Amino acid sequence: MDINNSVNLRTILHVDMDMFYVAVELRRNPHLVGRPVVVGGDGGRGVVAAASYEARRFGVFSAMSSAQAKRLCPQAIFLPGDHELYSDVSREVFEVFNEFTPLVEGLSLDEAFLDVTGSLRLFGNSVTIAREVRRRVEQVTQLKCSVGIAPNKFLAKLASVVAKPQASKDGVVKGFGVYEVLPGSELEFLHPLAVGALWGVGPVTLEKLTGLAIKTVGDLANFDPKVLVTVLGDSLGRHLAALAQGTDERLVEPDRDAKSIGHEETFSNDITEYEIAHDHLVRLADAVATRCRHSGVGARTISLKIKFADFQLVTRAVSVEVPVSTGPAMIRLIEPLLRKIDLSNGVRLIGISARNLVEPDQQLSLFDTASGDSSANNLNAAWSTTTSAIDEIRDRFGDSAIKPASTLANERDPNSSKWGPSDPKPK
DNA sequence: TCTGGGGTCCTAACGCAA
DNA sequence: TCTGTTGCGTTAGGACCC
Repeated sequence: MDINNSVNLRTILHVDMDMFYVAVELRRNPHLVGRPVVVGGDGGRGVVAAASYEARRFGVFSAMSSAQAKRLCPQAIFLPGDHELYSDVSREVFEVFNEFTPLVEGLSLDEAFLDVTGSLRLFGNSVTIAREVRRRVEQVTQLKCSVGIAPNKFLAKLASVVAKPQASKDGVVKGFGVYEVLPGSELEFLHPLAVGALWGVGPVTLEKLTGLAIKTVGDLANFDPKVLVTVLGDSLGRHLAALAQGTDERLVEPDRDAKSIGHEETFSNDITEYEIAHDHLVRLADAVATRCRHSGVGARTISLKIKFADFQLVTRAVSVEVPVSTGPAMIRLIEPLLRKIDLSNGVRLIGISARNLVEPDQQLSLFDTASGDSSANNLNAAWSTTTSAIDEIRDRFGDSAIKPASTLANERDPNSSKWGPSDPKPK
């Protein structure tokens, strides 16, 4: 194991940008500083992506419907959001993080864990490093961030919440900027907190815990873990029981590969016609396919998501052996599934996502086997073909390549299975 | 005018073959 | 030939996060 990333005696920073999207907007519109600003869709079905502390004073917060935000704070200035710009600024911020340690795990555009255990000798103690991270981020981007320090990830994340500025009715209370949970004081910090503050406790789990009279993390820590497992399931039950004891051995994992790439869209008016749904799906599939090719991956599973007017959600998925990375190929796979769904009651949202992503060299070998040409150009040509990639796959590999994976999964390789098809079955 | 869009992870149910 | 068991991969759905 990497000595810098061992679970013992670690120093983990959780760095969180302060109202990131809004802060980026204020940087290019300085005249809005000090005013209630909301980033998010202000159409009929939009929601708040981020709100300035001035807007939060009126009770506006992320994920609230824009309509409600407008009712609470009619004077708020709504901005549509500019994801490309936020991504660019995020890259600058992460470059600063990398000045301090290579062990940087991004959680989103605006927050990351940094394992600085191995950097202490070089840069000084944890608080010195945290202050320096804040100074450098502000120097490079003119944006502020808050830093939590702790011996593990989840405590560091909770600590960064304490470090952040807070909006109250009377105004914005300046945060500490840096807050450290010292080794040995974990439980003193943790146990008074509301159990809902724990990472992984959402509305559903919170209600279950409330039903067990568990209100604080301390209550949770004193509760029988066996009962927790019964009520919450094995994985979540054990996980929360460990967190309540201040234990979190998850490592900071840099360069985690994306597990899926998807796009979805909520329509301003519900759709009832198949043809219109199909057209939207083609557009979304094209966007997903483009991103797959940019990332150099193909998808072995394509999934379809439909949210109906009454908010009922269904998902359908299909898997194939040969990964696909063109829009037409994805559409050919997903179209039969869409056709089986009754759209007559109105569709509010359509989404498509590419999963089971396969690395380029694995794809190359698949194409290589068929064409005898292993050059990357040949692979790219196969990808960018404007004709249906499914047809191409069928031509090259035969019908078996586009059989549903549930069938393929059971067609075991006779050489790798214990009993090959020609061998006698076990008694 | 209630409820976005990008994800990750987990679990139960199921089909199939050995 | 039939049945039960086991293991594996897929599918569908749910909870959660920012």
